[in-house]
Amino acid sequence: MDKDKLAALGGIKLFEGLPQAQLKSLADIALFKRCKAGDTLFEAGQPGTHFFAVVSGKVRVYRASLSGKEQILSVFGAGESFAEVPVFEGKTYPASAQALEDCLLVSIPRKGFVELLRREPELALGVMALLSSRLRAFVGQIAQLSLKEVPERLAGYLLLLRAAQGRDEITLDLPKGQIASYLGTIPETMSRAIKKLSEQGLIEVSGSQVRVLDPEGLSLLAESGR
Amino acid sequence: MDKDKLAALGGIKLFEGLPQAQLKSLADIALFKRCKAGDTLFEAGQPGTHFFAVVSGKVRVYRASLSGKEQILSVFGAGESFAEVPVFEGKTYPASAQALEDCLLVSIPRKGFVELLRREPELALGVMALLSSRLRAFVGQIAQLSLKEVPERLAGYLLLLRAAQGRDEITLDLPKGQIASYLGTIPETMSRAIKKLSEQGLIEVSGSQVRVLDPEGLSLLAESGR
DNA sequence: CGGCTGATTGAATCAGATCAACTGCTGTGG
DNA sequence: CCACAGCAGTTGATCTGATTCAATCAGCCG
Repeated sequence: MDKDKLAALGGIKLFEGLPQAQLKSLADIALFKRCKAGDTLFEAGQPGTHFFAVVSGKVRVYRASLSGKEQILSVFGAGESFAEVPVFEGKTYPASAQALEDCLLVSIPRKGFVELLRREPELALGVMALLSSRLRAFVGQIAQLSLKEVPERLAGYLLLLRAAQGRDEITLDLPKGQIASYLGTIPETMSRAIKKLSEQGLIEVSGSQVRVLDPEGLSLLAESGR
Repeated sequence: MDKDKLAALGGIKLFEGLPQAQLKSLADIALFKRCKAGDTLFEAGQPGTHFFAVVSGKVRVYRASLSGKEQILSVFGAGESFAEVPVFEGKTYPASAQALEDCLLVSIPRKGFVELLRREPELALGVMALLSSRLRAFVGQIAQLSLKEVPERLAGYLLLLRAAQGRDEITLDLPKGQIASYLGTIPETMSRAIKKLSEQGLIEVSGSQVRVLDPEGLSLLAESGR
């Protein structure tokens, strides 16, 4: 059982390069958490006592409005960790988290982790780098939301996927409705944006398969700040 | 001169509680930077070699679109530090920064600071807390932008100011046009939003003086997710 | 074969951006 | 001391991208 935890923790990017001894001490305080697609892990405003790492499956972090609209902040897959913020502030979760698929997670309590950080400056630097990259991502997301229209945001998203998957034949990593929520819009508008890009000959879509026909054009569109 | 730097660094929140010796070693590598209102400190995309702390004056951090619209991400005043992100990633500044008033800043080079962090776990924890609180703020900003309309965002902003200033008679900390840019809109729309809140009897505005007449109502509006 | 969920399409509506004009204030120069 | 340039802010008229509401369609699982 502890062997499993050790293996699971070793697969988390944040803990790469951590000496075996420290990994063990993490394994002592970490807990496995299994959940099914659709399960809510925590909600915005709840006191944040643990942070999480994804061993397998996919989790979305989002904020919801009273009227039901949701804005996805990020989606995390195997090897990634999330909900670090309350660890360092000892306050509430700033957003909600829900499993998109059946997941195996490890949860790590705030307190023990902070102690480990005190002893391991390299891990601390890793955490700072992680938080920084997340800040950078949010800056980009804020700029997209306020400076660009939906087709432009979609173009940017597709280019990101293309870069991640390394070819022009992309598989959408999320259902379209979820992508809409990530782009700050709704499925109907997203659908029309796809149509628009298709009509302009920039992409070709069939189901969750997208072929990028004109990367240049896409990126031109994505940059175009209104 | 080094006395000055020491005093300046001592006034930065992030460095509170840092032992005198470490503060000295910071002072050795820190540089004063003076700038006039309107000066650009750095632009999004430039390689980020230093981060900054505000001794006096005010700085805005923002992203601009090609067409000229700007989205303010944050405004920093005396005692606050900014542009930490590239320190831990060694990449570019994710946004631009410009002095809103005449400023005295200290700039601290990436390299020396990282070394100090290795030796000072408490400082490292302080940095992580700072980055976390900034993440929390961005999460809120993203949610506001995508989930709420302009009058609601304005209501939220005013409540924030009210809390910060501790009374119902608020002084706007920025020119209205800048507030518009922070709220992700333009001066015209901002002006109409003010009018709307006034007509609803929630606030009373004259110049940069705002009186909050109905905090309850304001907060009801601010929460209302569309 | 239903029945569900996700996706698409169409029509109507709306919030916010845009464009243009005007106000009022401040500071500068004749 | 007054005139006027210049900028921030306001107001009105119009336009447009996005949401809303409603209906339909496609795929998938029981």
